[in-house]
Amino acid sequence: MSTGSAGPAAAPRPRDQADVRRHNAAAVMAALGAGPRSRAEIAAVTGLTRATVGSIVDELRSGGLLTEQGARVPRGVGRPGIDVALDPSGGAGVGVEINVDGLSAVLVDLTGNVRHRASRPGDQRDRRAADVLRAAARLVDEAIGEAERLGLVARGVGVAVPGLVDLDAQVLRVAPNLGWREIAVPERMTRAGAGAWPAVTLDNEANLAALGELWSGGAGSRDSFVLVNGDVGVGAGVVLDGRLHRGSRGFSGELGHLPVAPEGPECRCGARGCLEQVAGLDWILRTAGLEDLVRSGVDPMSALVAELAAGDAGANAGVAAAGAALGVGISALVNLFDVDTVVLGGVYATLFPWLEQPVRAVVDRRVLSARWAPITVRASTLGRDAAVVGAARSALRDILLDPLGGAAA
Amino acid sequence: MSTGSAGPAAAPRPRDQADVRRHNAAAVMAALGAGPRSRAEIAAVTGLTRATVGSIVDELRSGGLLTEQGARVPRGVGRPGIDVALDPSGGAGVGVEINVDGLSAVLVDLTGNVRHRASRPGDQRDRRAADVLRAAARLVDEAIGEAERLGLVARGVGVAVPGLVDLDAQVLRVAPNLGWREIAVPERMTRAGAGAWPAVTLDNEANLAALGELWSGGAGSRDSFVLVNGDVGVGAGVVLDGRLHRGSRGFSGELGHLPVAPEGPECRCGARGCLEQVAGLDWILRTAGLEDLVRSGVDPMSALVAELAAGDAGANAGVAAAGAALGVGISALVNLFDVDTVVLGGVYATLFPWLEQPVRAVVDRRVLSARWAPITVRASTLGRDAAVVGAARSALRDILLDPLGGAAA
DNA sequence: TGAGTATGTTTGGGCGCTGAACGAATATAG
DNA sequence: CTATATTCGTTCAGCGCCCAAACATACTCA
Repeated sequence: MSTGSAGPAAAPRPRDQADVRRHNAAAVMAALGAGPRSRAEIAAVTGLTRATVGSIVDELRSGGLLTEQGARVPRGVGRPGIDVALDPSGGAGVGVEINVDGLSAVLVDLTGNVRHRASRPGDQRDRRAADVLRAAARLVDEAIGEAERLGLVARGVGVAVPGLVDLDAQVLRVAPNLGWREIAVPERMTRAGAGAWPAVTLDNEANLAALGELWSGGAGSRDSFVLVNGDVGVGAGVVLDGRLHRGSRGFSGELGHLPVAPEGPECRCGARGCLEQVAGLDWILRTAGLEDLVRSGVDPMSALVAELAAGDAGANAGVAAAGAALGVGISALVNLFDVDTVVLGGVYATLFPWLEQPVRAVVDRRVLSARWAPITVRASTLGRDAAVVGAARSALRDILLDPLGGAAA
Repeated sequence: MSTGSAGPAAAPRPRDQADVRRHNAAAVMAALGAGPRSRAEIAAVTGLTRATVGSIVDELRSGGLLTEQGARVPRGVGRPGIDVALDPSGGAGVGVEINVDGLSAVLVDLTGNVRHRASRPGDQRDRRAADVLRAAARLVDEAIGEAERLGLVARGVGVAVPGLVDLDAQVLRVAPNLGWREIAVPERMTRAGAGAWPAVTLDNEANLAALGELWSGGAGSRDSFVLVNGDVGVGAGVVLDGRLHRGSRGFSGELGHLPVAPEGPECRCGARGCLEQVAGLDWILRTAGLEDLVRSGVDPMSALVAELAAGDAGANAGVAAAGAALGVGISALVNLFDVDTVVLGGVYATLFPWLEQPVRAVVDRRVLSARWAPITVRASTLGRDAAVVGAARSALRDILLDPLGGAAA
């Protein structure tokens, strides 16, 4: 087997009182994710007693993760509660996305607000990896500087890449659309950075986009959905029961090479009619006659949207065809994973108004269970930012999941 | 949303010391699943201290779930340990499978041994549901009687059905191949049963087969695999990280209606070229010229295997074609779920020698990641029994996961 | 026979949750 | 304006659980 982890018999850690505390502290943090609440309300939501909540809140407050807000306006009989909220200055996460069509970075605080944003558009395919990593490192340096200016401490850096990531080794194994292979992105970026950085973690962009969507969707932790991230490549991040499913080797959600057009063009991967070939950004732009824009540094999406809005026939037909192909892929996803929601992200979020109809038509036809239970297809609320924001928040996840350990460190 | 469960805000239960105990007791049971061990060995495997293990073992022993075996032959210097093992008489589970081609039942004890087995072959499609349920109930009565004779207490009954199950309501929503709709199987079987039955739980056969495979595969709890269950219909049970994935509405693994042959025959579901139509048992038997056997009560599988072994051209070609179609479906599964193992169950287990080559050929071609990491395709170790045994063991799962609660009740 | 080693049990200590009681702050009734 | 009801946050004893260490037990080896 290739479990890859340590331990002679994969011993599942035993559990003791400290785990109880950890779990309940995380539950308190989660309860505050939706907004400020009084201790009594937290107790009601989590099922803990007020005594326990009080004790946990004290501890988290002294750790700087929570703040007490002024007494709230009374809402009825009885002593009014004092709202407790996530402390915006309790820590921040930096997210960077390295993508084919540009770099971007954000700074997100504990409450989930984006406090800083920067990007460097432009095709990265013709640049050397070292140059790209240096540019990305500069964006991180900027973000960390901005954090200090805002009185925040950057607790971690998350990096999103369009490729296959070895999470244990923290190495980008292969990113076909960038033409990269075997690059230790976190290590090299840290070396290229100016100051002292917190821990840098690497992950796949579709996975991070799904996490970003999960956390800002506001939806509960029992959610199941698939985020289909469109760019030059097409990937899917799969969230089942509120947990990201990564697959046994990190290949999960490999949607881009699902065969959807038996007679379609040949793909880099050797097969024929891969989804990526007939629904990827390159194909869409080519159909719309905009392929030359990419290398010129202009953001081609604005041009495409302009053409679509203007009713350009070629562009509209191209996007509709891409939507139909995408629908086939989504149908397979839904049939196998049985999620009731599919979220379109990346460029698909931008193109959603033009994609929705063709996708829905195919899905309604091909998804068996659609007759009993409707399938929701919607655009990502974060739009093209899903992956960067997800990367930044994933850096904060450790704090939210283990607030005590995080505060102590 | 359709979370369906109770609670105002989907409150995740808080955790207290009792949960710690529960968790650790379950860890002890799990450590003994692989065979008898001394307390010190259990401590080493679980990471608990010897003191804690001693206390938990005492409690479970007085609950009748564990037994002390005679002092083991010393294996070196030092005081020899005393082996502790799951108590075979600590409880048993009854499994029943209601399928298109017959009924079967097993009795399984805590250690996983099948202690009793019975079946009623014959096509169930032309019988009334009430008659079928009565016959199934008789099999359960028999198994419970047999349990008493063996000194076992039947702790639960699991029922496997080839259809869509509403787990909360415990109702079979639809079983196309049986022609059943909206049947409260557990309730009706319990009424039809002779004596007092323990709790009856209903689940989909592919899911239960996957669970059966998981538990008897001996593999650890971090396993990910898909069990593709072949019968008249084709279903898949998906196990990710050792947990069965059911999907948000129980439709997960709906593989039978994946389009694999665009020009194929029309399916009951309305689409064209569904996998089930070109790889299901009916199609295989028809191609082999054995379709008449089904209604005659003879087990057609033996006849088919005989023809295959004899080198019958039609039979061999039919199975090879089914294997190719199956390979397409499996490829989609692997690409999306990223499991490294696919297990063939049901009739596919029986036909595995003839299916292996055609399936593997297609999978190697269509699964992207196969180049980096090999995909294992193997036959179920339980063969056609996977679902029944899984059903029986699922009835014991509550005990294994919550041994203290189970013992107290 | 005595030293050495590993197993199983006992004991004291610490930690975290619970439940009940208590003071604090507000609304409502008279 | 005062008294009562209600809700919030805190305090405190009690209990259960795990851990670490010491102790008793059983076997090997010299």
